[in-house]
Amino acid sequence: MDEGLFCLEERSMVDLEKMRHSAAHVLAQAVVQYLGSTVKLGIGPAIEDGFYYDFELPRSLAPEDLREIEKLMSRIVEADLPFVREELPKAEARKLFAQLAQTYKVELIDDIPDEVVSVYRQGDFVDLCRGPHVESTGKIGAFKLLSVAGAYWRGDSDRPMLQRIYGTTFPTAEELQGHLERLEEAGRRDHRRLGRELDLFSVSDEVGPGLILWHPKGAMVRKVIEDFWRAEHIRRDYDLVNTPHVGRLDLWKTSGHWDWYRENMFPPMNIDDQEYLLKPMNCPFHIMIYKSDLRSYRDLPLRWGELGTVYRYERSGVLHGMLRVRGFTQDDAHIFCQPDQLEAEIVGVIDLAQYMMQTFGYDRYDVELSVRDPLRKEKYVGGDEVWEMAEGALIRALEQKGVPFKRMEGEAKFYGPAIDIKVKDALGRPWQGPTIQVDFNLPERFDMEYVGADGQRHRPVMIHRAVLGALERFIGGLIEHYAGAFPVWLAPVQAVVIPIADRHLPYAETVLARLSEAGIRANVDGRREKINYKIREAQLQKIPYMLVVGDQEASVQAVAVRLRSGENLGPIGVETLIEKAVSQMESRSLKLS
RNA sequence: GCCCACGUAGCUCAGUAGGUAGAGCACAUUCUUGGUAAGAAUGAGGUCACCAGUUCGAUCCUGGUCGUGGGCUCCA
Repeated sequence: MDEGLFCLEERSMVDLEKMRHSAAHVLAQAVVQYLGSTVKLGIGPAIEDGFYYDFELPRSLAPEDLREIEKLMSRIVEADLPFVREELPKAEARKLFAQLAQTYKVELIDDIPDEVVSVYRQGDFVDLCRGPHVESTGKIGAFKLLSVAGAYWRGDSDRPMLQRIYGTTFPTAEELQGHLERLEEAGRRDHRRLGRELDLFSVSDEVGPGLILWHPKGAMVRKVIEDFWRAEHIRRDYDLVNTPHVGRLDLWKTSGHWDWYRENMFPPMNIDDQEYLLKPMNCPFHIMIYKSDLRSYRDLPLRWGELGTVYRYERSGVLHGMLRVRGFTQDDAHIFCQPDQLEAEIVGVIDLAQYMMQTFGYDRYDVELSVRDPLRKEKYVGGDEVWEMAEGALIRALEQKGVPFKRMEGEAKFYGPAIDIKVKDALGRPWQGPTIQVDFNLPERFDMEYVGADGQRHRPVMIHRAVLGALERFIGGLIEHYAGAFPVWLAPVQAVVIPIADRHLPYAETVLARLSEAGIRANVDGRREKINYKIREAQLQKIPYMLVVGDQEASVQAVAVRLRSGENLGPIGVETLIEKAVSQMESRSLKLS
């Protein structure tokens, strides 16, 4: 990239942040004007696409209030009040905000280690703030308030719930408009909306929240992904296993989940005087398979994969379509290996993850390596040597694959270091991608062993890994990534044959028979409707191939092909079309042709 | 779980200052046999989320429950 351009972008990002932060101050001033001096201010930072400000208010806000507050903000912007920075000793600042009865600000001041703090004033409004700000309120561009939401003071659910107003601002009205349009586009891609429109899945009150019903078309997409997943794992020397949905509570006591994960589990059920649990994870079952036999170092590594359905109790407020649910199927696998095999195994998993992400069209991602907090080593199970061995293996594996990564100190779970891949979708939004987690805890708790070349018993290393994560979340994400227009290999219906008149129906059926024989998922739209109507419907269903058949086509064993893109390819021989579609399926092409 | 908003036909939404409701799309029937994004007519379809309360009378007011959405928090 051109360096000058880069600098320019860098600078404008800083400016944008300054402007957004300044807009937050203007919002706060407007809210105080609107609701009076009993308003208590929380914090008001710039965020990725705008800004917010948290308030404790005498009453709750309605959407109409946002319009009034916006008007007041416009007046403040028009008045072009200068932002004036002032530095004062902590004690003095404390007194100032105590006088204003700004208890949250006083709390913030008490937490600032420096002796001098800065405040910014615009007009009669003053706020504790590190800055920087734009010179005056007139420098704030086009803005809009978007929503009101609840937010705990300092994110702590034991502290008061404040009202948060979200807004956004851009240098120009056009850029603001562009952003609002992107939000609309995200809304159009919403998997919940597309899930209904494309008849992929639903959630039923009667069944229960957070439980997904896969309709035939959604189930087909899932089936294709599962087939791909299984085939790819078998190809890479994994073995597949299957384990039940429930198991004895004692198993979860041994694993430790009952102690540290209980709030996320469904309560136990009593069967024949024994407590059973709906499984929140697959690992203990895989471990029991491991322990069903005495293992030799010659058996390792063992790679066992399962599309395992688990149930986790999620608090009602966090459920969201297919993305956050209470029952889901993980593409789980556990690798049991010797310590010196760890690096090679991690390389293999990274390679698999990259291949699968790329196949689904996720070509942008960030990799994070979660390691121990070096200052609090006592929080973690396992000694220094195992952690250093494992961290070293992960780092060497990443380097071997040439993957740039960010080291996240203190982000590791207590039981081992991990690699997390965050993918970006077509709209540049981040999604949780593949995860690779080393575990020193479970092999210990379950007393897992293998017999080494020396005839002695040794502890295996365990790796948990998921590439897709959960099928529900992954497919929900795919729906949004593709905006519902699945590539041919994934499309639940790949082709629809559209006869022009009743007399073309028999020919349409012969075309369908040929397509089905070739493994193409297709149907005939034989309704007594005009083709405009049928095309429109197929188009809305985002079916890749629309095959119109009339007298001309029937006479030469052809179909007139219209692609979902709107491109009309004209008449093509049936066999040629089949070849084309099959080649798209086999190559898992992301581009329709 | 917490804060706020919302819940009317399969879907998207109107509506009633309290007197048991309406549109468009979808669906059914009939007419139309039409060459690349909506042909026409007719019809069927709702315990206005559920449970209490106030009222002569509640879809509308009040309370509760369930669910959904935007957040907080958490995670696959």
